[in-house]
This record gives sequence, structure tokens and C-alpha cells, in this order.
Amino acid sequence: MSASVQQLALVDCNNFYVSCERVFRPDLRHTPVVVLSNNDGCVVSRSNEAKALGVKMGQPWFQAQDLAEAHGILALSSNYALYADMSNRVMQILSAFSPRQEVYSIDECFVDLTGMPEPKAIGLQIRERVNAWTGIPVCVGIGPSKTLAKLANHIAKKHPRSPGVFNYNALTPAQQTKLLAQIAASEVWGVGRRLTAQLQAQGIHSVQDLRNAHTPTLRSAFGVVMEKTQRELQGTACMDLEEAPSAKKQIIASRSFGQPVQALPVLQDAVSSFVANACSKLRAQNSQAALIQVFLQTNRFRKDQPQYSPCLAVPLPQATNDSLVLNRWAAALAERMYRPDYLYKKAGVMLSDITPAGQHQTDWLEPTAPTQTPLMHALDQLNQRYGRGTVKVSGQGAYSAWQMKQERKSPNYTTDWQNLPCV
DNA sequence: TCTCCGATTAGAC
DNA sequence: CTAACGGTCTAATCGGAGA
Repeated sequence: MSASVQQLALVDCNNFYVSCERVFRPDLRHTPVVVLSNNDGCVVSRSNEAKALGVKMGQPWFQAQDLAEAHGILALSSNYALYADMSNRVMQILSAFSPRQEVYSIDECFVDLTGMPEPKAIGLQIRERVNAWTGIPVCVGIGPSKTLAKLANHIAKKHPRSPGVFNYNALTPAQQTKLLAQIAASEVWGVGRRLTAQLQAQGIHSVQDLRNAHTPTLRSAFGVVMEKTQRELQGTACMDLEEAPSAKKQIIASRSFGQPVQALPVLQDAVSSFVANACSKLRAQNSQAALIQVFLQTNRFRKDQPQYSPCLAVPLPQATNDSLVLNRWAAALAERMYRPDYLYKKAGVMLSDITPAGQHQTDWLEPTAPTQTPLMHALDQLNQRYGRGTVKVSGQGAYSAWQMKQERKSPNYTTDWQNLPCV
């Protein structure tokens, strides 16, 4: 008896951010809608109608302005509180279908259906239940590896007669070959724009070409990652399901400003807000950092203006996750780099050299600090209960000149009583 | 020559 | 009227510095 093939399902929400908005705005069900990135900069989610009109993923919104006006495309600022909450509901529902689940991103989840009868029927049930309980449409792809589950999901989404679920494992070898020959290699997970071009130059156009390519040649030209991808396409799982999210090795908090900023105190205010943000992520995973970096940036799209993008780091005498301590370092770094004659458009804070909290590289000369001050703990609790930004480190939020543009945000329907829609 | 490390590249979403 | 272009994260690989 041969070992049975893994039945791995990838559940992917359709046009996720737009779908979240539509749950609370059913009137938008048939109008073209897009959701914009932070600062209302780029298009990050599109309804099918918007896609059909030619709005591109990642397109700067101002470039789509004419098209938008001509066709009445509605643009919304991103509402992450809403999307995170809807995502949690979806993932919660999926967890009932299998003991093994990997939340891969805000709108995608791998669910291990190995050993269960009728995986396709389960896929259909997943689709139905998620839609009934949350209003979010999803597609399900099933395959023997993550890469093939992803590809199967793509087929479930794109195939005209698809019921929204596609099981690659149900195909005969001949059907697999025929199908993969019809799909462009660029659809494969891990094959982006650059690699697509390089593969083409080697005569590799379809997924089948890639699956069939001479392995040592592929390996020497493209490295280990591509070899893994090829093996996954051949049906051998090389990537494990990661059920628990692993601790971040690097944490970045940064933002483009709503308008150019010139004054140091405003920059420092922004930076202190980024420190607060990064530190709360750090504490949430129970870690500490031993290196902090701050960077400033002028607007790189303004070729007519002088450019300056400094970045400065300090190794800390002692690893910490204390916002107050890190904020003092960050403010000093910002001051060191600051030059008054520039218009800054973006800044950020980076924490690295991350270790579990409490693991001390003790220094004989430095007194050891407690791993988590009661003050920081209280701050996290309050901000968690009453919303981010309820309690702030002094300096943070004193100036609002840098705040991002968010002119089209929908209400926080699910996370703020004040915003409950009246039925 | 080897090893280490920071910078760069590529990708995902 | 003009200007308007995201944020985080990882792993592999490259290229130079130093041992």
C-alpha cells in the first residue's frame, strides 16, 4: 500500500478588502469598487467590475482618476480594523474543518484535509459556510503540496465553469499534464515578474514546462528555491504547514506622511508613534530587541526636489522592549540625521536582533532591567481594550501634521459600537 | 582562500 | 490651481572586508 497523497486545501477570499466593505454596503454589490493602500496611495483591492474596467493592482490611484470618473468607480480608504476582524471570523470558521490549519495571510488559509473522505465536498461546504456566516466569498484549491494547492485555487477562481472549488488530486496524470500546459508559468507561487522573464529566455513558458525542466540546469540557473518549487509542482511537498506563527526576526513600523514634513519635532512625533507601534508588536510576541534603526525619506517620486534618505542604527547596551527607552534612542537618532533643508515624506523605525524577552546577555557594567515593566504591560492592556492610541508615550500624537491621508474610510462596523449600522 | 556580514534582490500579499 | 505612487516580512545570493 502506497502512502496516501496529502490533501491540502488553500482557502482564499475573493477580492477580500472590497468584499469586506460590501458586507456592510450591499448597495455596492454591482458597482465597481476599489480599496486604496495607506495614504490613499495605490489600489490594493478591486471588485470584478473594477478589474474589468482595467484598473490595475498596485496602480497609483491618481493615475486611474480619469477612468474612475468616466465609469463611476468608488474608491475607499483601507479600513484595517474591519478587515482584521472579518479575517478572524473566517479563520475561526475554517478551524472547524481540520485540526491542522495555517493562517497564511489576512485573506488566505491552508487547511489540511488529508485522510478525510470527499475533499471536494468539504471544499464546497467551506465555501458555503463562510459565505453564509460572514458574507465573504471564498474559493478553495486542493492539491498535494502548497504550490499545487495555490495553483488549484487559481483554477477555482478563474475557470469559467468552476464551482469555486478545484481538486487537483482528482486528475489523472494525463489530465494534469494537459492542464498545466495551458497555464502560464507566471501563475506559479514564487514566480514573479523577473523570474518569469528569465524562465521565458530559457524556453520555459507554461507550468508544465517548468515541471518538466531539467532539474540540475534549473537549479544552477535559479537556485534552491526554484528547485523546491519544481518538486512541489511534481507533487512532492517540500514546504511544511506552519501551524503556529513564528516570532518575527525584524519588526518595522513606518508610514508615508499625508503631506511633506520639514520640522524636526513633527518628525520626532511621528517616530515616537512608530516606536510605540513596533514595541507593542515586539511585546505581543514576548520578545526584546538589541538593535534599533530609524530612517527618514524625502519624496523619491519628486525628481525635481533634493533627495535625502538617511538611516542610522544603534546597538543597544541591553536588549529591551520598553517603548520609553526605545523612544529616547529613536528621538536621538532622528535628531542626529535631521537636516532642515529637506521636505520629508516618510519615516520609520526598525527593530532587529530580536530574542525572547528575559534572555539576557548580561553586562557586568550595566544594571539589569526587568524584562517587562508593569507600566508597559498596563499600556498594552489599555490600548488593547480601548483601542490603539488610547494611551500614548509623551510626544506621540502631539503634532498631527504628518498623519496619513484617509479621506474615504468606511466606519468600523464590527469593532466600534458607535459605528454599528442601524438596520 | 575562507568566512562573515551587510546590502541587494525577488517575491508574497 | 497643482500634485497626487503602500507597508511588512523572509530567504537567498552577492560582493567586499578581514582573518
